[in-house]
Amino acid sequence: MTESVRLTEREETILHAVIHTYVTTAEAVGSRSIVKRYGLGVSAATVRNVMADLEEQGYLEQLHTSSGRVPTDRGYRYYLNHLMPVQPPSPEERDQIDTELSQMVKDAQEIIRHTSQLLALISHHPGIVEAPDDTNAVIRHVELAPITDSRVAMVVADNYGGVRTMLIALDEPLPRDNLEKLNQFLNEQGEGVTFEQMGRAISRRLETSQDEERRLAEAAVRVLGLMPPHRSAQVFLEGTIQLFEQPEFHDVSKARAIFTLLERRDHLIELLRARLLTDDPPRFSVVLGSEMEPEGMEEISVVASPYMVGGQTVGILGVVGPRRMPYWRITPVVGYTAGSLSRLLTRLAG
Amino acid sequence: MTESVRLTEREETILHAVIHTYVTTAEAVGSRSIVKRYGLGVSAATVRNVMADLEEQGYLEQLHTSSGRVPTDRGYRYYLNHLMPVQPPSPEERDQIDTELSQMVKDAQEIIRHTSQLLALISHHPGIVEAPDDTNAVIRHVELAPITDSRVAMVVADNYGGVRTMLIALDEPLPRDNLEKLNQFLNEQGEGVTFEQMGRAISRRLETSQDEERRLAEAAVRVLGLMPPHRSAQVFLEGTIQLFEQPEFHDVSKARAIFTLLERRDHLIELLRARLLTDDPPRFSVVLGSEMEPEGMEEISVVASPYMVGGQTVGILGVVGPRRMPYWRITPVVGYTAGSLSRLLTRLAG
DNA sequence: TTTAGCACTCTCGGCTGTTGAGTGCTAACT
DNA sequence: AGTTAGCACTCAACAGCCGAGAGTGCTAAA
Repeated sequence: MTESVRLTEREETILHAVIHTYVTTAEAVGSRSIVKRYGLGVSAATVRNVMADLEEQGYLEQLHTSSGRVPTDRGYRYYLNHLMPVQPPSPEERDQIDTELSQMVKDAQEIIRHTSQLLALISHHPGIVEAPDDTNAVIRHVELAPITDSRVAMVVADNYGGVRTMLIALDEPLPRDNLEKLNQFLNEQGEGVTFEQMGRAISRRLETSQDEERRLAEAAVRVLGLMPPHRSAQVFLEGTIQLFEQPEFHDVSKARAIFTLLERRDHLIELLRARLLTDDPPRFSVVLGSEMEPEGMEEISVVASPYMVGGQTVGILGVVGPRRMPYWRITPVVGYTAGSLSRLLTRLAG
Repeated sequence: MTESVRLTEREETILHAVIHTYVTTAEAVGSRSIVKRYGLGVSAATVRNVMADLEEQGYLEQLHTSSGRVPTDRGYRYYLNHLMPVQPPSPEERDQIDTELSQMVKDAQEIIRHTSQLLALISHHPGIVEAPDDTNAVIRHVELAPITDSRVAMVVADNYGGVRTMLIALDEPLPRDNLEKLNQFLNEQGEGVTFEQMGRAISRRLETSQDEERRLAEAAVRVLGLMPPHRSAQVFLEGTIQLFEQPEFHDVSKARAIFTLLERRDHLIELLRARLLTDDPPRFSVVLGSEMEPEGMEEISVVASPYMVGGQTVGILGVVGPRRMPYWRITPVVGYTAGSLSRLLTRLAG
């Protein structure tokens, strides 16, 4: 996508300086302020010339004649690819991540939710975490538990350490030993296959079984179909208030636009999947809004990383914010959190 | 709280008119606009006199000398108590509620979540729903289901139609028949008591049992203690974007304040509980922000109603918005939704 | 190639005058 | 008595104007 042309050393230094000050101050940066702040051995006029060059090449832009420069997406992209220092999170951040994660309740769903809060807390931007993707989750165990005479709970455990339960309503009571039989059958079919495969297996069985047992199996298929739940319920997005801190969203119409965008969090995750998971292996990445398919997200950008259970990629997590984000700080945090979450979930799944 | 003094008929008419136009236009209303819109057989000057009276009595206020009047909280309160027409939701709204509710998945948790979305959809304001309160939920059935050798899922069904599952990790495998035994024991203890009572029952048993079985029971207590989960996870608040539509929140600092407020949704529900559930029977109510304990919510108000399962109040649902809300439209919707949800959950709980 | 100097541009904040909606008061009217 | 028309007055909102400040591009000298 972006050509791999390298800029001259001076151009790089100045691009870096512009991005750094713009990200920290949120104001268009002028030549004078750069020489003041970074005092590279040249004058403001020289810096001006270089900046003009960078603008010509599309790395910077001016909001109006005679005001400071602001990085373009291309500028950010260059920074991300070539200029950003590669570093671990600060000890304090690492500490915070470790302690928060270690004291989490032992339930996959809750861990996911808290991780998004954790990301928000540390990055000061909204955190987003997608729960493990069910479509290729493998069923570890199925259990039908009688609740009342006319209700049975179906408990399904998957290989990600997640457990889901749904109620099945029966038209009439089912004898206990019939239930046992079906239970056994389900586990024969169910272990080690995906939800979908299991649904098909039960359907086949339906053709030969009869009566009450049949009705239960029918219900089981129906429930199984429902289970890999609506993705929107499975994406946790916390800390959206943090966006109000950013001056770019002090304009209400902008704020509103971004909140609308974030409300479709399943959609956002879908876009990230397209970016992250098509590579092999899936990898860490920063996605600028303008690089995403549908228009309208120019203002935002996402630092995202896949996370894994037992060596297999199962979901995505990240931090959402304005384009003007301190990537050098957020990037390490997201990477480290992804690693820690992967370890935690793997341990949990046993 | 509010004295039951009745205003004169003309005062009531004019108060009603002011509130109605203010709610619809969001702008301070003047005497002329009222006579134009409602043409009661008097002149603007007369209306002015009455409005001055109403202001003196605290039902209206002026933002600055010589601009239209705006209702005060006292004015709204009077309107709610005496002036608001009592009416059912419109047929379209009723229809929408019925169809949306009827096609919901048969899972208590999901129903609750969708109900908050439904409220937001119909009222055009954020909808809030508190999941059934677990503290006095009664356990219907407990089932320990083996997942792997070292993991057991504990499934608990309550009398509200809710089913919760949590994983228990074992230090070492537990023989299947031991599990059966414990299962049976749990159900003897567990049926018809609250979570807390059950926890105590198991603890007692612990003293006499030994070895593996003991460890499992210990774990069960631990899990049971965790189960009535963090309230914040149990309050669903959807459609917050809708607030951006309201002109009062076009000011970023106001918008931010209210979003911060809503982020603590567990807290908000707690305040509503204090208002709604102390009455006996708990009843439908509109709560103005200024009537709530801690300062800071003057800008908002909530139309809320308890809902029930099997005749017992189990939770609260409602609509959150600016003080300037079309109560005459929202109130019936909330009431009707509460009724429908109650019926649905009762049916589900069987 | 770099730098100093300078004229120029554009935003932003403050100030001013105007407009319009709406009020309160008074005097006449029913 | 209560109601209404008339009128002077108030105040927010808006537009226009000005000056300050930050920053630029260009040119000519180092």
